[in-house]
Amino acid sequence: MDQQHHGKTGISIELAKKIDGEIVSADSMQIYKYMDIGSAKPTKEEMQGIPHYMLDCVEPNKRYSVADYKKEAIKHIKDIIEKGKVPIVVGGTGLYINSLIYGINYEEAEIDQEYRTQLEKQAEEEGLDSLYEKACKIDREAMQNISRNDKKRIIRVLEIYKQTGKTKTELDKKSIQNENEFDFKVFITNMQRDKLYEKINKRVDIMISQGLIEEVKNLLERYKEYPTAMQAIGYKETKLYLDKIITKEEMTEKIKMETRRYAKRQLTWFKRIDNAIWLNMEDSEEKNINKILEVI
RNA sequence: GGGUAGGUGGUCGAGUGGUUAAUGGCACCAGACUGUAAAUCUGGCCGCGAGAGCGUACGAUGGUUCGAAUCCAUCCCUGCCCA
Repeated sequence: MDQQHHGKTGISIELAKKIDGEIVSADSMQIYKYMDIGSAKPTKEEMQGIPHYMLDCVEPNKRYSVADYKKEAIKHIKDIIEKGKVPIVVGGTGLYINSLIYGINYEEAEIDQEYRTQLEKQAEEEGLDSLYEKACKIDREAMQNISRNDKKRIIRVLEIYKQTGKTKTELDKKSIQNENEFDFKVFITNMQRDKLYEKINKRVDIMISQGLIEEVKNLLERYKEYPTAMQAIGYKETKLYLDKIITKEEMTEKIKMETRRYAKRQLTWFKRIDNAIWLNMEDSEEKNINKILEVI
């Protein structure tokens, strides 16, 4: 059958078998329980006995963040190394991958949900401009790279200052002081754009035939709130269908489209990684694995 | 056959004589990205050109006018209603 994740899953498992590896996922949606089909989570059969970490470790009604991810993932990576095995990080969430590659240190700090909600309300009522100006006064440097319209980032600058008394710029500098303690190689999977899009379209049809709608229905019955999980492509669109806001056809097309755009954004992210080795997924799995084995 | 609404750039959809290569939205392309990240945001987007600029565009053809996507005529096509 069709390989998933541009074939990432298949290749990572084959590689793990060859080099005595274990897999640490770097995927912001596969961390959630009960979100299997839509997040294209590898199945038990696919895993073929290779241990996988950072899958199914959060309830969908829980808030989750890179900081949480980084902490947990590093723990697993260290454990794997301790066992004398090779950690293989696999996934498409650029932010999570970055947290590992650049060894970013997130300070212990709970998110002040109340303050965030207050700022969001303020943005709603007064517009973003006043918040933007306020953020500029606090941290002019950070604001150079943040658009007047980027609500989330503007609010984040304000949040950081309120919680820590430090600016985002200061915090960022501090967080990256430590060097990455691991020796690693980065491989990026890619293929010709039209082939990639074709593959995505097919994959979405398969997901739906495998019961995506049922999965989402169950999820919605199970929980009332989804701070981050319902941002997932495939889930939010299916919810719209279940709420009778869009038709099934519209839902299908929207999921395909959003997934294509997401894949594009991932690529933009990965292009920035220095010294990465690009794998052409139109080649055979064997060829790509050999390519990996050559450099590690 | 009669009536009626319409045919605009990849698409949806504004514009109803002159700052209009033509508002927007979407797609598409490119980019950003440190605690929501499968999120959020930015730029480009008729062709050629580095650029000034040049060329070609609003169903088709012809006409009115200094000037038309916009007015007129004929034709072609589509939706709806009546026969």
